[in-house]
Amino acid sequence: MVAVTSASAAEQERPARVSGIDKIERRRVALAESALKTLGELGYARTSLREIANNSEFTHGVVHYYFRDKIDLISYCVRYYKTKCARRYDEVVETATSGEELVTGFLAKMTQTLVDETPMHKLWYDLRAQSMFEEQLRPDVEAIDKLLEEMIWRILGRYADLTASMPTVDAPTAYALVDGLFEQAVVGYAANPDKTPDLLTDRLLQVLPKLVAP
Amino acid sequence: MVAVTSASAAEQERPARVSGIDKIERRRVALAESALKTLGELGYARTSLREIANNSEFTHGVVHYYFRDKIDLISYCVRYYKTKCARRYDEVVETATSGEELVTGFLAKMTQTLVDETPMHKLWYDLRAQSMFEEQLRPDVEAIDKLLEEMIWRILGRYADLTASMPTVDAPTAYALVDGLFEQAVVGYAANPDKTPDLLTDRLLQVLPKLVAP
DNA sequence: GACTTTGTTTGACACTTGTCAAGAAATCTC
DNA sequence: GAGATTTCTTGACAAGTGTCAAACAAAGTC
Repeated sequence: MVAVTSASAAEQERPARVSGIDKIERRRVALAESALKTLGELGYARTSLREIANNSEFTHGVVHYYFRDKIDLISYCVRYYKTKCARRYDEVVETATSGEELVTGFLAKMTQTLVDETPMHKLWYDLRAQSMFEEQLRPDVEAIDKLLEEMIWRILGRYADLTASMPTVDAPTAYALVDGLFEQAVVGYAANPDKTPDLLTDRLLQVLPKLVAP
Repeated sequence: MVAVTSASAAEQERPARVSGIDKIERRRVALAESALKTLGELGYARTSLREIANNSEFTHGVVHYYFRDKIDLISYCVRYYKTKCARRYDEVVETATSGEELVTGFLAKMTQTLVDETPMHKLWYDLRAQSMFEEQLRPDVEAIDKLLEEMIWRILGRYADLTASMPTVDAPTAYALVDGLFEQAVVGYAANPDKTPDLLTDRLLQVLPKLVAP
């Protein structure tokens, strides 16, 4: 949690007590989690600070007390979110003892997060699109994109190891391919929640073997 | 142009003269083109009807005269846009006489539209993200996605023909892969306009050969 | 040329938005 | 427990939003 910092935090030149700054951080996290819930449901465009406050246990004044402005809050949310999302497959990568096991575990985790955390993924693709128009979001989005790319690259590297082969595409390419499939699934999930996870699995199974070669 | 219809158009039960309804359609198109320009620059969230009107030769009242409401306008814009975008590679597909020629032409056209029509592509990815939150956009977005999928599938099919091979992935998968790479390029173009086109070309060259096999 | 229809302008409405500030309440310090 | 500090509530603000309607202009109809 402490890894996430805010522009407002920089203004706390005197963190009188450790318990004090810690409490501030706790509030920020609570607000961010509440905000993320609202953002995931409504999307960036339709989410106002008041809406975030209403869906939380705080009033809209508190939001502005802990965050300089809207962008500061959103930015903090994004950074808070990223710390949770990019390590999703680490366990699978570490424990898998065969290529097939890795693929199975990877697909299971991916379809699971598709179903369980749909709002978060919708929000991520929304924010990434917004970052094309709102420069202030770009650094955070780029950082997350990089984390996700590395995540995919770790998986593919391990997959190559286990199958005694080598990746046949570079890291950005591998990420773009997998991400394209996943985004398609996230967008399609709204219209077809039943079939989408299986379709995603099927399509990843078509693609993954092509990304490595002896 | 006539293919694009609007909810407001349905209310015109009496199209007195052909020249009349045609003029209406012309106004709608003019407004849509102006709106698309603004939308491409500002994105969906930050574009208001007044902003659209200000960037056009009309007043904000006219917008509401020709379109029932904001969604009606946006929806019309999206449908108008789609008629232009999905046939971009048709000529290349038809005239290419070898796999290499097809790939070269395809890559040239794709990097060209990436550079020349960046705002339109940014808007498209923005709108697709918005459609996850705004149900009314979903049908139009789905329709365009389907068109684009078919477009990619035509290219891949022709590529397979010319190289005496068969596609090794199905149409939705092929589209998701290529689209993932293209979206990555669109997002990255803002930060790095110089290198992005070449990177996209490079990555597509890594991938395309893997999508067919004898 | 009067009259109806069609198109456009203008201004207003109700509402939401982000931001802020003044003061109440809670907490901490001594 | 008094005083100082932090935290929170409340209400207000200016600006912007989508929507609409009444007045005005243009064009077509007889």
